[in-house]
Order: sequence, then C-alpha cells, then structure tokens
Amino acid sequence: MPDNEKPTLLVIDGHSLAFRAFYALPVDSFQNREGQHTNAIHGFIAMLINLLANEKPTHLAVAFDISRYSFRTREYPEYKGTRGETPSEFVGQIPLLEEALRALGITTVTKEDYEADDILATLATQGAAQGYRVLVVSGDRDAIQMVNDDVTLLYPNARGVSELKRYDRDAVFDRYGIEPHQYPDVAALVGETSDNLIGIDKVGEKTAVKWINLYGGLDGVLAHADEIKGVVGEKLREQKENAIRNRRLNHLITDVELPVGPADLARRPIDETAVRSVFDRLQFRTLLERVLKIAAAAGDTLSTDATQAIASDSDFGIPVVRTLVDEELGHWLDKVSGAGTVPLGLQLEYGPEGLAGLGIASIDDSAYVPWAPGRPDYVALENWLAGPGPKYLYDSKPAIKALERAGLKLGGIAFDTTIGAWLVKPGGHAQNLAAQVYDFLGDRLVESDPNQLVPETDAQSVATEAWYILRVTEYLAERLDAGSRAVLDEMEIPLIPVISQMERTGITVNREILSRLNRELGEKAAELARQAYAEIGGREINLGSPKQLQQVLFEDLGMPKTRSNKTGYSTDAASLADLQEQNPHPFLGLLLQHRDATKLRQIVETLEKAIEPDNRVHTRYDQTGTSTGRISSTDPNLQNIPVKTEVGREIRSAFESGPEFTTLLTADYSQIEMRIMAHLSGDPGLIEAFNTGEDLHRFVGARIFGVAPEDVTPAMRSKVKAMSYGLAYGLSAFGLSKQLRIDNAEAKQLMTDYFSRFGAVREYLRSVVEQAREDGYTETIFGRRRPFGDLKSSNRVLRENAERQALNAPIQGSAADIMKRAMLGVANDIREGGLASQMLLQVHDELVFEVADGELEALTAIVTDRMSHAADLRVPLDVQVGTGKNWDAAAH
DNA sequence: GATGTCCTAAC
DNA sequence: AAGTTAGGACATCA
Repeated sequence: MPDNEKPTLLVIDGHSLAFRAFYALPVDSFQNREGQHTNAIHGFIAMLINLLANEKPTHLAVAFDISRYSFRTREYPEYKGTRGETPSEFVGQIPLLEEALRALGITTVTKEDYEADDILATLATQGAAQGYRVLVVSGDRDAIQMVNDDVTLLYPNARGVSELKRYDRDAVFDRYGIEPHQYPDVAALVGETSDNLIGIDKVGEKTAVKWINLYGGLDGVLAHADEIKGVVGEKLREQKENAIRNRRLNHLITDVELPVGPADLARRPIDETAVRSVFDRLQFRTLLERVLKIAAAAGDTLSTDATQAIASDSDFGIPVVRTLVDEELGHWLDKVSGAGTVPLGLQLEYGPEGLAGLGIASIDDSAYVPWAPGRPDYVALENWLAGPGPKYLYDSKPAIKALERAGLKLGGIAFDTTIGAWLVKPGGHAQNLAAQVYDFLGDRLVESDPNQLVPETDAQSVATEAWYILRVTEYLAERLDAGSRAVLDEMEIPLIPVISQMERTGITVNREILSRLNRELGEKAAELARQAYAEIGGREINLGSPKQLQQVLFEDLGMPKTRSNKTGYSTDAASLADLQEQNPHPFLGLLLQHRDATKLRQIVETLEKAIEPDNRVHTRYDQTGTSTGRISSTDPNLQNIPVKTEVGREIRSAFESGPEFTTLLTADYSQIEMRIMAHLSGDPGLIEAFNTGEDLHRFVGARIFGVAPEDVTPAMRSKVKAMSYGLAYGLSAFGLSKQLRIDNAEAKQLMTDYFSRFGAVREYLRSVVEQAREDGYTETIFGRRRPFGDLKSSNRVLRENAERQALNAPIQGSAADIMKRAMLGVANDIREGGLASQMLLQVHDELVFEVADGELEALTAIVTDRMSHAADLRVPLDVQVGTGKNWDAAAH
C-alpha cells in the first residue's frame, strides 16, 4: 500500500508533552477562576489540535506514566533520581488533561510498572506491523530508537510544544550519524543526565558515534574494548558496566501487554456536552470553539473529506481573508460592523511608503483592504475608521500616526492589546503581536522577516492578524478586573490620542544654544582632563573607564577601598566624595568635574541630533513602559533633562516656544507624593501640614525638632526633607544615614522622632505591604493594580525588595493616575475651548505647554483647574504655574 | 554585533 | 541597605 493511503496512527507521550507545555507557557497567564493552573493543559490541547489538522491521524492514543516508579527504578533505584520535585503548579493538571482527552474521545493508555515510552514503543511496533503509518510524539530522546521506515518521531524543540521536529530515518541520520536503532547504544556510552544514567567518562556523542560506526554496535565496542587506545580506552574498560546497565535501561519494551491495540484507537466523535463542561471549567473559550469546529467538520464519522476540511483554516476559526475595495468594501464593512456597533479587529500593513493596507476582522469574517492613496472609493472605510465604531488594535499609537500620514483619522479605539496586556501584567516586557498570540492563545503567528528578501514562509495577512487581535482582546478582557477595566477605558485608552498628539507636536529647541554649550563643555572637559592627567603623573588614562580608574585610584595612588561591585571597587560620585574626605587628592575633584562636563556634553549632543527639520524635538512616550503607571520617554528621553545645576538650566533654556506662539507655560504639582501619602494614611499631622499652607518641610521640621517653624534651620529642613521622601521608597535608617552623611544612631533617632509625630504614616506603610501580601497585588486610588509575587518569598533579599516596591507602588502610581486624569481634562478643555495652545511635554509631575497669542489667561485657568481637581483628596492639590520664553525661564 | 556592567540624568 | 525610569561608554564574548 502506498504510504499516503495507509491509515495514520498517532501516539503521544502525555506526561512529557504536558511538561514541555508547562514550561513553554507562562504559568501566571493560565489560571481558571478557582486558581487552578491550566497552562500545561492549554498548551497540550493547542498542540493536539494542530496535530489533528496537520497529520490527520485516523487512529490516536495518549499514553501516561502511572507514577515515577517502574520496572526500571526497581532495577536501578537511582533511575531518574536527579529529577527534582514536580512544580506545584503542574500538579493537578494531569488528571484534568486526562478528563479533557476523554471528553474529546481520545483513548488514554497507562500500564502499571511501565513508562509511557514503552507503551508508545509497543503500539508503534504493532502499528507498523499492521500497515499503519505511525507518528510518535515524545519529548524523550530514547524515543529515537522507535524510528524506522514506518515510524516517525515528532520531537518538541527548545521553544516548547508548538514546533515539533520531524525525525524520520534520514533526519536521525543527519542529526546523529547513525541508524535510529543504534541510538540507545550511543546513549548508553554517553549517558543521559536527565535519567541519571552516567556514561563513560570522556566519551561524548562524537566518540560514541565513531565507535558505533566502527564496531557496528555497543556489543562490538565492548568486544573490542582492549583495542581502544588512550585514556578513553582505559575509561571504557573501567566503566563498561555503566554502559551495559544504561543499555539495559534505555531499551524500550515493544511487547507490553496492553488492553488496546492500534485498531481500537480509531478516532471517535467527541462528547460535546462533556467537552463544554470540562473546557468551561478550564475557561478555555477559544480552544472550545476550535474543538467544536473540528467536531462539526468531522461529523460523527471521520471520512477523508472531513479530515481534509479540518486542515483548512476556516475550520479552526481563522476566517478566510477576502480582499475588498470600492462599494463591495462599504457593504461588507456595514454588515460585519453591524453599522458600527460590533467591534472589529484592525491591523495595518506598512510598506516603504507608509500605510500599504488594512486588515479588518470580525470573529468569523476578515478582509484585507489594499491602500492606494487618493482613490475616491474609500469613503465608507474612512467613515468607519474616523467614526465611533469600536475597534480593537495592537499598539494603536503608531497606527494613529500612520493613518494620519495617509490622511485618515482613527476614532473609536475600544481596546489596545498592548495596553491591556500591560494592565494585566505591568512588569512584563513589551511584546509583539506574535508573542501575545503565542503566550495568550498558544498559536503561532508567522512574522515577516524584513531581512529576508525571499521569505521562507509567508507571513499571514494583516486581516488574520486583526482576527487574532480580537481573540487576544477576548483573552485579556477576561483577565481585567472592574477597576483595571475602568483604568483602561477611562484613562489609558482616551490618553492614547492625547499622547500621540504631543509626540507629533514636539517642542522647539534652539540649535545655536546647544552647539555653543557643546563647544564650551567640550573645551572644559578637555581642560579638566589635562589637569587630571597632570595629577597622576601624566598618564593619559581613559577617565570614562571604571576599570582604568580603579587601577589609578586603588593601585597606583593606594587610596582606601570603596564599596565593591562586580568588577572591583566603585568609582561612583558618592564613593569619590567619601574618598575625598578620607584621602583628599586633587585628582578626585577634577575627575568629578570632568564627569559632569562630559555627561552634560553628551546630553547636549543627543538633543542636537534629535532636532528635526521643523526645529523641534519629538520624543516618544511609552505608555506601557513602567510597572507603576507612569509613562516613560525615549528617543530622546525628555524626562531627564538636567535642572539642578547651572549648566543644566542652560540646557533647559534651549527649549523654547515655537515661532507661532508667545511663551511656554509650565505647571507642576508640588509634593504630590507626600500629599498622596497624607491622603492614604489619613495622618492628622501631615494633613494639617498641607492645609495650613506652611512650607511642608518647615512644618514637619518644627514638629520633629520641637521648635517654632521660623526656627527650623536649613540643616534641619534638609534632614526632614530627605526623611519624608525616603518614606515612600521604604528607606531604612541605614539608607538615611548614608544619604544625609550622618551616623546611624542619629538617623535612627530622626526616624523615631518622625514616626512619634506622624505615626499614621508608619501604620499605613505597614498595612499596604500586609494587604499586598494577602491580595498578591497593590492598588492605586483609581484602581490600577500591580501584582507582587515575592512578598511571600523565603528569600529575604527578594522579599524585602518586593516590600519596598509594594509600599511605593500605590503612591507613585496614584500620582501617575492623577497626572493622567489632569492631562485628559486639559486636552479636553483645550479642544472644546478651541484653543490653539498645545500640550508639549509631561515630566511625571510637570506639564509643559506652548501658549498661543492671547490665550495665556484661558490656558492658565484650564491647567490650574484640571490639575488641582484631578482627584479629590483629603488635602488640596497644589499646582505651580510659570511662564517664560523658554523652559528654564518658565520654571519658578 | 550583542550583552552585561557601571555610572548618571530626571521625578 | 532607596522607589520609577532611559541611555551612553566601556568591557567582553561570539
């Protein structure tokens, strides 16, 4: 019988594949409502569905180990002894997986005293003899020995279970240089760490394969052991018992007595009620759809036609992509969007000229729209895009910009999977769509590789990606609690166009000021370097190299050692200041000044390069860049422009209002984090401090040192200020003493005095951590969550780090929330008021605006009102406004 | 060229 | 042993 007419028997090592899936999918993302982890089950079922589609097996079984004990452990108790405890999150998934497989009509096979691989080997042997094409799926390398002309092994690669490497005879030979049946001989000589089988010392794969090919097999090798020269020969003779034992244990049994044979494994219809019940319990909505579609396609009997149908995309939920233009597009859009009421996925395609096409998808239909600029027939599309019809996107900010460049407006953003994923897991790293699809749904999305001129595999259409965006949205929506959902809908999504606009607007930067500073700082740095070299005997070391500095400071000049880091001793500013005190040397001061000058020069240079032809710098804000809710700024980062030093302020003076505008306006919150602390802790003293209008640190200093406010000295004030700010960071007495350069006892006393006057603060900070330990997350005033896993860690460093992060998160995060609400309010009022003034920058607690002629008063009113009323706290939100021609002058 | 370490700028 | 970031220079490894 030709191979393609043979029935196909597919046998799977259930335990090993589930275990691979467990490590391939993030355990935290797959939990049902009872907290049962489901990632291994999800990965396994997703793999199974793909196998059914691709391999179209007519017969099917999954084998499981009953326990970790078998005839092998009786023979050799150390067998697999290196394997640690099964992770607790994996426990419990196997019985559920078996239950799911039962519901799917798939036979599971176990056999007391044998391992799953023995069952596979037995079924494979029987199947091959009975005229089946056999496919074995196992993550155990010993399974290679089963491969022959009728049996192929599918082996999961390092990336998990979604890619299975096909090992037929040729592939085994290519990889190992031996016939499959010789593999156990090689493994016996080399050993197998994961099974705790120790091989022959000094014998690796290369040597073993060479010997096997030379002597025909392990028996031959052992028979000729005396002829093998050198140390390896000796080792072989000494340790041949190891190889003999290994060979006995890695031999798979091919005649296990089983209750079923290949013919009993014909695929059966699924039990829909049972599948619904199991999948519902596991909360596998999308997998359920796919499984039910298989069932629908297959009917009750599995004809060849049915298996063909299973392989086509539409049967797995991915709708066929149609390409639409003109009036056909209009009709289709109207139909699938329910006249703008049904959410659709939207994904753009980019070409060298920007926008090249659009993918649009509903849950069961999708379309690709080629974009040809200037065509008149896109009215329906333009209306839908600009209108309120809900749209789900992956990373919508670049999409807004690309559409804008193509002359299209985008409205109705109802979900952004980048932001959604970030709200679910704010610490997670930004992912691309393919990673989201894989992590959340377990499907592989082919990414187009821009470096490949002729791609090996075609990426799928953006229409299919749009469909996946819908699916990812479903997944994420289920995982957002009501509070997080409100943050998404009312804060983050509305903020996207606001931030996008700020990026597009940019801020005017004076190139002349920067190039002058660049020149001056360059000269200054060179001069400082000259002087520094003179102080160390004229050696022109690289002052920017910590390594060379260590040599000079601690070896050549013999200075006392500073705190150590991974490469030696620290040369950071604090350490150098310490050194200067203990061991004054002119080199130290010059080095610090040189660092300062070169750092500032580098900033100036970066800024200069970032000025675009419109004389403006356009930073990019990352709305998902932090764990706390702040936004971050990149390319260039405009949130860390110097301000503390004179030169720093000169740099700020290069940021100006544009030619069409009269001035810059800055508005910042004063002590917003301390105000949030006062609000959240309810501390009467702190609340009073903010309500009296007295300078905060003076007020607090007066209380702590028991003097009148006017008698608080600058030294007292700075100590109190450091203490107050340190609180929100989880500062310790040790840290405070370091910071203030005072001794530990004084720092301790300061903290004691502080808490004796402001006790509710300490109580609040303690309770935040306690609550977070209980809940597993912290929450801001507006319901933004940040999860913490390490609060229960037995590792003290991890736990204490998490504690400080947990007590800081609600404070920093609430401040971020308040600023975001203020930005939304201001943007709204600027729009509604028809003002030409624009919002340019956000620096965490500060906003920078460009004021149009005659709008100063109106803008000041809007900004002050919206910022001070962005939250209703137990203390007022104080907003400081300043104006000036440049950023420095506008500061106050 | 990619990656890790050190250092420093901001809030 | 003080929270949140971005980023450049240097050193090292492939």
